[in-house]
Amino acid sequence: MRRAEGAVEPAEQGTAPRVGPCGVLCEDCRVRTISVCRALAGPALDELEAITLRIRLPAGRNLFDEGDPAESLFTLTEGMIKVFKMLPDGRRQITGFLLPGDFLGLAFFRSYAYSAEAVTDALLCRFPRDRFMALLERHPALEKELLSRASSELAAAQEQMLLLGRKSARERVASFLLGLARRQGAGSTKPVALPMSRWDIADYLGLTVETVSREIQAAKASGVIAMPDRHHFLVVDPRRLAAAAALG
Amino acid sequence: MRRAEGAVEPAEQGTAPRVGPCGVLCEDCRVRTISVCRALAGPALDELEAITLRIRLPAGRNLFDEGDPAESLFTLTEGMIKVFKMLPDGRRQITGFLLPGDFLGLAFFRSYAYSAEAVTDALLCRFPRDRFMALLERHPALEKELLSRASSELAAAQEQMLLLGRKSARERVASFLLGLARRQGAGSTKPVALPMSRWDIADYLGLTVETVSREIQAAKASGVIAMPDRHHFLVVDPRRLAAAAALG
DNA sequence: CCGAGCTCTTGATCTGGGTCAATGCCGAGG
DNA sequence: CCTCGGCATTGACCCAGATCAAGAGCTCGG
Repeated sequence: MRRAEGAVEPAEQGTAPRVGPCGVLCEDCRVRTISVCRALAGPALDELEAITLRIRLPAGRNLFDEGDPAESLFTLTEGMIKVFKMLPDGRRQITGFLLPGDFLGLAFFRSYAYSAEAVTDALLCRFPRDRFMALLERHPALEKELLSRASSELAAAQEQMLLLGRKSARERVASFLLGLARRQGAGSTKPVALPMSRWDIADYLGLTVETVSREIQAAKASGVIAMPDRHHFLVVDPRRLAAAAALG
Repeated sequence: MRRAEGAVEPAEQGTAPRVGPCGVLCEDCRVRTISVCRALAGPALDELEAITLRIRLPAGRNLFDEGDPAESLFTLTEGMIKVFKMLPDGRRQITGFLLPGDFLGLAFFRSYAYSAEAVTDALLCRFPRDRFMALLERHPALEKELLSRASSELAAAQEQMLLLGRKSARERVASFLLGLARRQGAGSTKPVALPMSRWDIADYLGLTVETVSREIQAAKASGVIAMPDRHHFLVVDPRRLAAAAALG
C-alpha cells in the first residue's frame, strides 16, 4: 500500500498495440475505451484515443498515493481498483471500489486527494493531464460527460455518508452486498464477485473485519444470501436483503 | 423539515430589484451573484443575471425535498443552508452546511437526491434548470467552473467519509470546529459562527446530541476553544485543536 | 414580566460493535 | 505430500458512545 515498502516498479505501459500478452490486453483495452465517453462523437474519440496510454496494474500494486502530483487521469477497463484515504496513524477509509468504465483522478487539483490501488489485476487507460485538459477545451461533450460523472459520484458519496453516519453494522453489510450485486448486474442466478478482502470491506463500511465476517455469516445463516466460495455470493432473498439494508 | 407539517407557503420570489426590505435584499443578492462564477467573463455573467430569480428563505423553511423534481439550481448568497438525506425511519445524515458562494442542486438528475433546508434566514439566487443548461452550452467557462466545484465537493465528501468511518467522537467534533473556522476565515480573534443546532451538528457528525454537547464542553474545559455564547466560539489553541482533529 | 416550550447540558446506565485471542482454511512453495 | 503464512471465522470480554432521565438556560408570545 505504502509505496515505500518493497521496490515497486512503475506500472508497465504499452504505448501501441503489439503481439503477445500485453498486446492482446492493449487491444482489449482499446475496444473498451469507448465506455469512458459514450457521449463522444467520432473525431473527439479519435483524439482521445491518440493521447491514451494503456496500463496494466497487478493486484495489490498502487496506482498513486494521496499527495502525489496529479499528472494523469485514468479510466478502468478491466478489474477492480480501490480508492482510499488514510489518517497519519494508519486508520483507513476506502471511499470507493471502481469497476470497468469508471473514471479515476477526476480532480482539478495539483495533487491527488486520495490513494488508488488495484484489488485485482487491472487494465487502465491513462491520459496525461495537460493533454486531456487541452482536449476538454475543444470538446464540450467530453466536459459534459465528466460533469455528469462527477454528479453521480457525488450522489454515491452522499449515500455512503448516510451509511457511515447512520446505519447499523447489519444494514451496512446488506447495503454493500446489494450495491455490488446491482453494479455488477448479477444477483440471484449469476454469482456476484466479491474480489476484495474482508479487511477492505471493513475499511469501506467503517467496521472491523470481525464484524464484517460475523454479519456475512449471519446473512448466510439466515438464508438471505448463499456463498459458493468466499469471494462470490448469490442473492437468495432480494426482498429481505433490501429490507436489511434500510433503503432510504 | 417535512413539507407536510404546517402550511409551508412557497419561498418568496423577487423578480426585480424594488424598494423596501425585499428590494434591499435583492440588490445585495445581485452584487453577490458574481461569487457563483468568478471565472465568468462579462457577457456570460450578464446572461446569467438575466435568468436569475432572487429568493428569500426564512430559517427552518425547506428549499426542496429529496425526490422532488429538480427544476432549479441555486447559489447561496447570504445565510446558511443544510443539505441532508433521510432513512425511512427518520434517521438523518446531514451531508453539508452551505455558506455564501456555495452552489446547490448541482445534479444531472431528474430529481433531487437530497433535501435542503435553511439553517438561518437565507438569500439565494435561483436558476431555472432548462435555461441554465442552455446557458451552459454557450459558455464553456461556466461548465468548467461547475466541474471544478464538483471536484471540490467530491474531495470534501471523501474527507467526511473518513471522518464518519474512522474518527472518534472527539476527533469528529474537533475536525468540525476547525473546518468551520477555516471556511469562515475566522478563528482565534474573530469568533466563528455556529448557527446550527446541536442536533444538526450531531446529524452531520454521525453522533448524538448528548455526545456533541459533551465533547464541546470538554473542548471548552480544556481551554482549546472559548465560547462567548452557544452559537459562537473562538479557537484559543489552534495547535491542540488540529491535533485533536487527527488531520490526515 | 411571566411562563411554556424549546434547546442544551449533565448524570447514570446499557449495548453494539470493537478488541483480544485462538482456531480454521486455504494456496503457494518446497 | 507437507508446512508455512496470510486470510477468515469464531468466541470471550470490554468500552466508547448510545440511550434514558433529569435539570438548566434561552426565547418568544402575551
